[in-house]
Amino acid sequence: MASKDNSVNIKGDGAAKAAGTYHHGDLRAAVIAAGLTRLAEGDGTELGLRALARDVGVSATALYRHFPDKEALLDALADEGLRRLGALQAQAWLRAGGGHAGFKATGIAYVRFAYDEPAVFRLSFTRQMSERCEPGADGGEVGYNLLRAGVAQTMPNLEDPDTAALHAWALVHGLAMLILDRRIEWDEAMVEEVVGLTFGGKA
Amino acid sequence: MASKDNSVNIKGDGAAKAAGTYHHGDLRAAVIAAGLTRLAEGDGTELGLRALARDVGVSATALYRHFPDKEALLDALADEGLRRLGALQAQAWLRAGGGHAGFKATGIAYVRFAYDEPAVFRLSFTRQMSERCEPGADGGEVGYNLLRAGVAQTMPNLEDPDTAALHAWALVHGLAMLILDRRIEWDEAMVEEVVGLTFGGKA
DNA sequence: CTCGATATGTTTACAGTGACAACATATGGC
DNA sequence: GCCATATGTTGTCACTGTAAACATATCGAG
Repeated sequence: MASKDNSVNIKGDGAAKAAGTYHHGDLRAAVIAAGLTRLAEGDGTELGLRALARDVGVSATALYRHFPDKEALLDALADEGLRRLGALQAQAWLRAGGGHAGFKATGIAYVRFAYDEPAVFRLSFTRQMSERCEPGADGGEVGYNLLRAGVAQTMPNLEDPDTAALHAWALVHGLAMLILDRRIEWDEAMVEEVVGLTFGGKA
Repeated sequence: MASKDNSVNIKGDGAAKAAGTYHHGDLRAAVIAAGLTRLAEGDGTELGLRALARDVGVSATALYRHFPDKEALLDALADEGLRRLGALQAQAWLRAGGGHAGFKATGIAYVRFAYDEPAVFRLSFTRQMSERCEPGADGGEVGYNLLRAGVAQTMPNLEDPDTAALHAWALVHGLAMLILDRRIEWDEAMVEEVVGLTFGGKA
């Protein structure tokens, strides 16, 4: 049919057509990549299975060979989003050299990620976890570990580090969500200031 | 046809069949009430126009006489949700007698509302404001005024009250969202402790 | 190398959705 | 009493997620 070769393939490259091992190479990866791209482009249109499949050059129902249903696909996208967020936070932590500055940097990276990729961020956190996927294999591990490490390193002599960690997380998460939902305007200086109030303003 | 009288009317009472002024009485109000009820019952099923119309005892397309489209209907529901949240916060503020304790109470009420009515809370904040409805006529006014008043009264000599207000709002909002999305467990004592860190723990 | 088993992709079809147009009916002012 | 108008209904359309039946490529065993 040759309909596979001249597929439009506007997006969804990166992990697509990985030589000729299987029909497509590695669908699933390609679908996830295409999904993230589509989310990143921010067209408010809910990504539908048909559109996604067309992006990847495959017919709609093919996706069901790799995901039991749409929810599972979204779960996979959400997980990948969390992984990216964690990576950005780790990068920010390292670039700032750890310590107070590093901890604060991870917080700002959190909010910036939400601002840069609103759809991905919302999707990543809106999927209520568990119920569908049992604990473990969570893409948010990196971020969570960074949070714990940051608290431990920044305020070592604290009676309740859990409370402090939760406080920090809730702060940046709320900031991110409020910006995302247009409750407040994005403003880098403002974010730094607010985050600094909790994440160690003196550093 | 008498199909209107024997409508199931499981939910959606409260403002329904308000005597015989018009066909239904006051649809719109009835629809909003039914929608909130359906959201409150927490059945994860996205509320559809047909189901909502059936709840109220009316045929699906009748809703289009009162809302231009589904989005507008959801906007109305969101607005009503914000109004209720504001009312609960005001009540909490009064019950605690204002001041530090009152301010903290409004914060806790915020999180508790999200926990009690997750669907309504999420809907209320997920609708990105403006774009669709111009500023003004916002159901969140009460809550916002409480926030400003609380900050002003609790920490009067502050260089930047805006930052403090944002800090407080982001904290409770993030806490609410994290609980809603099952990132953290609901725990009244924990909420009080975390909120206390920012809202005046000494009071 | 041939051949079946299996994994992957396609076609067709179906129920459900939001939305529109045309039609029906009650309300209220003149 | 009568008509303009607000409200509610029926029928229909494009679209969506998804399942069943069918087609094809890949790989291991003989």
